[in-house]
Amino acid sequence: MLDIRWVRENAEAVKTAMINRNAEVDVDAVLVFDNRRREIIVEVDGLKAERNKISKSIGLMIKEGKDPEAIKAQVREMGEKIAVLDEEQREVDAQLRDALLYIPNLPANTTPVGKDESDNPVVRSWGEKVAFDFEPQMHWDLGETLQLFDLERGAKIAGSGFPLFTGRGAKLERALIQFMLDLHTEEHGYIELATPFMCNETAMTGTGQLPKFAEDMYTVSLDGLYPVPTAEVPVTNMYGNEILDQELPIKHTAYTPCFRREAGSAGKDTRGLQRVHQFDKVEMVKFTTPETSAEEHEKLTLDAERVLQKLGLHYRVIELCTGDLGFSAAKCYDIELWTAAQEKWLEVSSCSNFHDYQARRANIRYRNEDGKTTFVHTINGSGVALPRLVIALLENNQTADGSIDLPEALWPYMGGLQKLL
RNA sequence: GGAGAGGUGUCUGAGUGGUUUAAAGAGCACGCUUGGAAAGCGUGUGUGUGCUUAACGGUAUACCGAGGGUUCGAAUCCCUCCCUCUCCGCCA
Repeated sequence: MLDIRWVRENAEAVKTAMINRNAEVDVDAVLVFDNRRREIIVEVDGLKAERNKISKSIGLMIKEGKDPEAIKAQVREMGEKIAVLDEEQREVDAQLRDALLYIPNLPANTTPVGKDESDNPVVRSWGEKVAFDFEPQMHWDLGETLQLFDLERGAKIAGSGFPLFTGRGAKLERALIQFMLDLHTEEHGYIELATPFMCNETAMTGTGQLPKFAEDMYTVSLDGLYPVPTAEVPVTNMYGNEILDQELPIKHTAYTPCFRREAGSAGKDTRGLQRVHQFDKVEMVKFTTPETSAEEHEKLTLDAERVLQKLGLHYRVIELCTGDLGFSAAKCYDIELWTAAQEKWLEVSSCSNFHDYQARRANIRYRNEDGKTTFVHTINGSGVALPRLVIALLENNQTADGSIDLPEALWPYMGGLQKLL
């Protein structure tokens, strides 16, 4: 959520930012709500001040044995006026908040201006494309042949997009999760969390999934809960409505399954494990001061990259331009893995700096050096998402005989297994 | 799921309709005192919003789990909900 005072004073800058984002936002409507809200407050607070004063004098009159009935009538009238204004303020507050919740974050001034994904610059890349001296197989064929997953039976249980991993495939999932959690906790200084896999509406609103993207979420309507679309939601919101007294940055990592309806993307790149409704992911989340968030964002991105480096997978980092930036993000790097059989880049991580946008929605603050309560900056990134990581491992590490060479970093996690065959 | 007890500031904890402007204590900060420290003494010690100010601030209002209601006036009375604890039931 944007700071309404800032919007009030920088309406033109907000409008420009929204144009750069290709976002249709009625900034003027927000300003109208804001004006009306302040008008009401001036009037109603004045009335309340008067009422408080008179009410107190009624107490004194009763003590002195005087009859307060005449004054009571007068205050009652005032109370009716206050009730009307209170009600209107509630309405305007709700309208203003709702309008603000639908305004995306302002892009950081370092975020490149651009129209869509074709304007996203490549920041850097690591490793090289694998060259085969045989015809490489697609991961969906490798997976079925090696009995790592059984997508048909997964679909039988829950529907397409709900992968069923089997045998060594299931173990590979578990190994990758453990490998990543160990890396982030032991070498990158993150504190591990095991969170609820469902969140309520407040939490989903805090990080920006709601209200705008309700149709992307699964719902458990009987209980008002949402299966988490990312660990970002529980981890960020765990500090909601708090003034943090720990030293910043706070760094957390957590594994959760992620549930996404993927509404509107039916049929797009869905073969195999490329786009699924349920997937495993290890997430990193940081809470920082405004001064250090840019630096911590860069570091977090490098932490995600180390996962891929240790696994020896060729990747590139691109920076999202204003037109492609996610709703809540001010700045974002995507990390994409090269898949050697399909010969395309697959996004496995999205590392975003949200500035104080989520902190304002979720009300997460700290005391700065002057002792003033200030919104923290939140940063998060996948470190990393599993199914596409598995795709790259299968396609890139396959050999002529159809087996898969496992990277050395995974051997201990696979019980010493070095090869899937 | 049933029955009961609770939820007050950083913490402990008083407060069942009217100077409560939320007592008191602890903690914390600052000051005095001291060779230095402790003790002692003194002062201060939340959050949001509005108005005002160049700023420090000032001022009004709201906040005692959340949201409604009754009343001239609510931490206090009423309603709904949430959470915690104890016991029972069910259960991995």
